[in-house]
Amino acid sequence: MVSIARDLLGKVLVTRRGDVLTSVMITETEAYAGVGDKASHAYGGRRTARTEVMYREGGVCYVFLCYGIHHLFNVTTNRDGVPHAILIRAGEPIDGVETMKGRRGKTNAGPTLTAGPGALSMALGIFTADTGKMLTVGDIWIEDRGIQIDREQIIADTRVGVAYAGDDALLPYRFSIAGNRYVSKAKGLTL
DNA sequence: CAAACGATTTTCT
DNA sequence: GAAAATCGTTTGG
Repeated sequence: MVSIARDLLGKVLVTRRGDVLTSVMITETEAYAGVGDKASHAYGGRRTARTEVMYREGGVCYVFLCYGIHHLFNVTTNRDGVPHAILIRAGEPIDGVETMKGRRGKTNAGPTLTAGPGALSMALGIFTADTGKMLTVGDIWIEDRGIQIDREQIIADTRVGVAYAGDDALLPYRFSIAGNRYVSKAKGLTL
């Protein structure tokens, strides 16, 4: 369900690594809606060792490596056997900001810390080893801290970096919070 | 078994 | 603004 991507805005994504908690409020998401979505790894019902996780029930982490460098964090959102997932693209730092700066090799905070899927995963300490973990029992989870996002504050836009998907690249499956600085621009983010 | 590519970010010109 | 970095997964021989 694409609507879940919208619901995730304003929720809090938390990771625990040892004693250290880090968390961000989700500010940007993208939906990858199953076998009919050319941008999805599961397009056409493809099932490989990597995408197998997408076919699992909702609430499972799907983390994969992109460009050999970046870990992208997704959550499955459907029933067992239906490969829907939502990519968490960006978040606003809440807890463990110092830790996140350290992981990112930065000394100053700023939007580049967690704005962007690869950057977000690195800041939270998420790696491909976390793929397949349940959000309900692991050291990665999503909380509802009662943050309300007005419908008018939600921007629906086309997804990023999926031009190869043809017509499906035009679908408004990307959701972000209007006016939030911690939203990826996905092109030339330099500070 | 070998080759190409990507749901990105950073760095250099 | 353009190009490099970098490796697991996927596809072709």
